[in-house]
Amino acid sequence: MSRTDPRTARTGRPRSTAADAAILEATRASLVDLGWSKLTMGDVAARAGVAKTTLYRRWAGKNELVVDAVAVLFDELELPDRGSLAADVQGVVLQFAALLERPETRTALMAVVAESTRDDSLRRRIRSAIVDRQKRLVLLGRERAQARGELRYEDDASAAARNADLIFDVIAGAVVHRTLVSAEPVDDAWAGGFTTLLLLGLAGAQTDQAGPQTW
Amino acid sequence: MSRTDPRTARTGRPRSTAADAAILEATRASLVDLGWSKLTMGDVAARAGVAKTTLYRRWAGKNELVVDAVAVLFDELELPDRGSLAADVQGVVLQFAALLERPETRTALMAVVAESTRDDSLRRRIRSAIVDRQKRLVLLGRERAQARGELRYEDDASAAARNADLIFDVIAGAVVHRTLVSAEPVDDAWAGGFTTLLLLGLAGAQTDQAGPQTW
Amino acid sequence: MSRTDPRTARTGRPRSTAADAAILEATRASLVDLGWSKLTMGDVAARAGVAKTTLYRRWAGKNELVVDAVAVLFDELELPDRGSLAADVQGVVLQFAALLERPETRTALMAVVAESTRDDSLRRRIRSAIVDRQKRLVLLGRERAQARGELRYEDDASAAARNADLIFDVIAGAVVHRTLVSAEPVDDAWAGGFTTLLLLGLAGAQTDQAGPQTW
Amino acid sequence: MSRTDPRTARTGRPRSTAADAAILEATRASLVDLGWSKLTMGDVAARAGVAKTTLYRRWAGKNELVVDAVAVLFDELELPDRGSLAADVQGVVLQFAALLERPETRTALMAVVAESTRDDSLRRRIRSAIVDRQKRLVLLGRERAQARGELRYEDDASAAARNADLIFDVIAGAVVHRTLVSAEPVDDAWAGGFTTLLLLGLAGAQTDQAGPQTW
DNA sequence: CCCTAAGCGAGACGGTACGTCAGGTCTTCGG
DNA sequence: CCGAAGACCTGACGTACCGTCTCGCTTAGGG
Repeated sequence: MSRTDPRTARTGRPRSTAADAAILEATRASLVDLGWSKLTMGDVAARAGVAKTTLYRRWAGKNELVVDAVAVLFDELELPDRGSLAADVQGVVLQFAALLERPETRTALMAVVAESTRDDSLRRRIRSAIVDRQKRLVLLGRERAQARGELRYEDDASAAARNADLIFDVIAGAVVHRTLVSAEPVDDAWAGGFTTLLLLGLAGAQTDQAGPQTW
Repeated sequence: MSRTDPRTARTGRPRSTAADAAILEATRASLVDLGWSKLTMGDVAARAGVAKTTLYRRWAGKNELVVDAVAVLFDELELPDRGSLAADVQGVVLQFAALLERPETRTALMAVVAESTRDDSLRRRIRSAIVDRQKRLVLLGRERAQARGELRYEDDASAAARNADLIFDVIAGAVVHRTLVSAEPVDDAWAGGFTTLLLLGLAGAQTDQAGPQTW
Repeated sequence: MSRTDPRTARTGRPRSTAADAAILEATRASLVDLGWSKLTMGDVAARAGVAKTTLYRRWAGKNELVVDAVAVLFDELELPDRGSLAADVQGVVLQFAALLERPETRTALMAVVAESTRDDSLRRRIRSAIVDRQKRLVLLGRERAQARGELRYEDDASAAARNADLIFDVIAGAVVHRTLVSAEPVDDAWAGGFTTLLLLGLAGAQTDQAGPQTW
Repeated sequence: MSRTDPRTARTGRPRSTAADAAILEATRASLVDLGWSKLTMGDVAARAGVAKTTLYRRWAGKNELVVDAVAVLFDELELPDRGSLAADVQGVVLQFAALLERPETRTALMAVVAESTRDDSLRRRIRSAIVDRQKRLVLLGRERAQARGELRYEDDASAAARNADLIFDVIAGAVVHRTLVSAEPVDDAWAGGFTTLLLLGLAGAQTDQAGPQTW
């Protein structure tokens, strides 16, 4: 049996897998040192010990490269079970804020979003590589709260999805705005205040109902 | 009385005030046509019928120029009195979203915020020219609601300020995130849902109290 | 009788005569410090404590200004009577070489000549302000030699003029070439060798004649 | 035997040899059309169909480029054997004058010499690329005259070298001065008069000697 | 004794060229 | 076919001077 699928069998020298990792690592290092606007493909290539051609063979340009380089950082976000919905939300808010304080994330996130406003393929790449992947946190938090009995199950799937999207935009938006635009720290006090506001908003929508509220 | 203030008395040819307006207008036009990353100082100068040196004499670079060019657009935001706090909030959310749908704002806002993460003076410029100026809307909304009796007066000035900041980050953050990151439309339904969430959150914080809640 | 010729009578504030001197002096200083190619009108104006407009009111540009600034230096050349034609020639050769060693002359002379190859009015200005004025030295030398009996009088005025031009080109050309192109020093030995060559050449033209040769 | 010298073995794309020729040709064309002072690197690059960076990769600046561009023209000078020293000298004088009448040479030669007065490396480049190469004409002329018996052989090598330098400065200087400074034509009459003066000067130095003179 | 016209310092103005830098492509050699 | 190296074209950068143009102010001479 052949080692390679004949359809994908390639003749000639195969691509170095080590190069990919080195390039993404170099990209993050360059973001830290230089920031988005001063990062250059040449610098990344030099840091990675790789030729510029190798970069362009794998990524279309700076935007795509940076998206991939920072996307992995967002996957580090977790939702540790702290026992209550409020604690879980506050925990993820603090984690997210900490991620946005890292220099490579700070400088890259807004930049690629800005670029994506004029580049649909980039926008799709950001959504699939970063944004949509983190909605799992909202969904997971809801499931946990439902399992704990803090939340009822919503029967209307479409309403549930809309609700999750809204919550995601509110949480992510507020933290991003606080961190990058207002440039104020997200400390326990702010995270607590914000979490309270959010959960009361969700709860209040159903105070006239029996039982726990839905999302 | 002297015609010229000795402190501002200037020798030499005075700067053309017409040029300033032409340059800012040209900058917005270039943002619409080319977007942030393709906008060049040379193109702006050409559109404005002005020499590149004239731009650099007045602005340190592309970042500063664009901040000033879009800042004025944010000043167009108003808080029309719609009779209730909920209607006022929803109105301003829709207005803000409409502003962010304009191509010059879309492409510029995130870009300058991204740059500001590595440039303190730019961050200060953004805050003073754009962000802080719009907090007036939050303050004005609160005053109106207080006048209507929808809200109590908060005695603790510092808590009131913190509250206003939080509300501002939540509103602005959610709308920006929905519009630019999630790239979904802000329609009446979304604005309504978001407004409900926000006001219930604020209200819920005090359901055990007599009388209306405070901000 | 009017103090001013009505044709040249000027109303308004007269030009500052002090400015002219200051500008020419500043031009020479700038030539010394910066050299021809780095000299700028702005720098000259600043050194002279004068506005750029004042320069342009009096000279058409850098070329004309520099010609006037260095022309006066050439007028310092003299033909001290050393008792013999050979000594006189050698003396003026050394004097001329010394002038060409001065940094302001070195850098300016070839430059304006180069410019003059594409600018007839500049060429005329150089000729009238510098070149033709120094032909007096050749004519004076001939007269002295004739008075001493070292040379006969040439009856053919046109031949005499041609001869003076040739001698002028040979002397000036050789010294300039030695100094600026070959970049070798003009010392007593070289000046002596050159003078010998020149005078023998002139003398040889008439060795078959009775009496001294003519120019 | 290895195809490439390990010392000169180069990795990467080799420089285009065609570009060099195109650039020098374009430089001469630009000199003809625009003259030294209006020639720009950008114009040369455009004429050569080459990027500005390619020029700067090979030459430090306008001065160096122009020296190389005109140097080759000087190599066209020859010393055709016309049968006598006088005829040879007159021939080369006319040839040299014709070269200096060409617009690219007129405008460039004095300009680079002027620049060289403040730039030692440029001066060395001019000497090695232009000046010293043409001394061959003086040496060749002397050899021919010696072979014909018109001149004796000089035993003192150092005196011979000094003499050749003097003759070179006189010939080159006189022709340059006549052509570019006095801006008068070098016709047969002038060339004849100058040649006579020069050769009589050389001859006269030895009229008291038996046999032909030396240089 | 003012009036008027030009000169003046200052500095902004529209331009042109500079020399550099980054982007993205192409060409060579070697693995 | 991949990869390193580096030359290549393109186009923008931000700066330096150019020569011109307002400004407000000064400085004469002529009425």
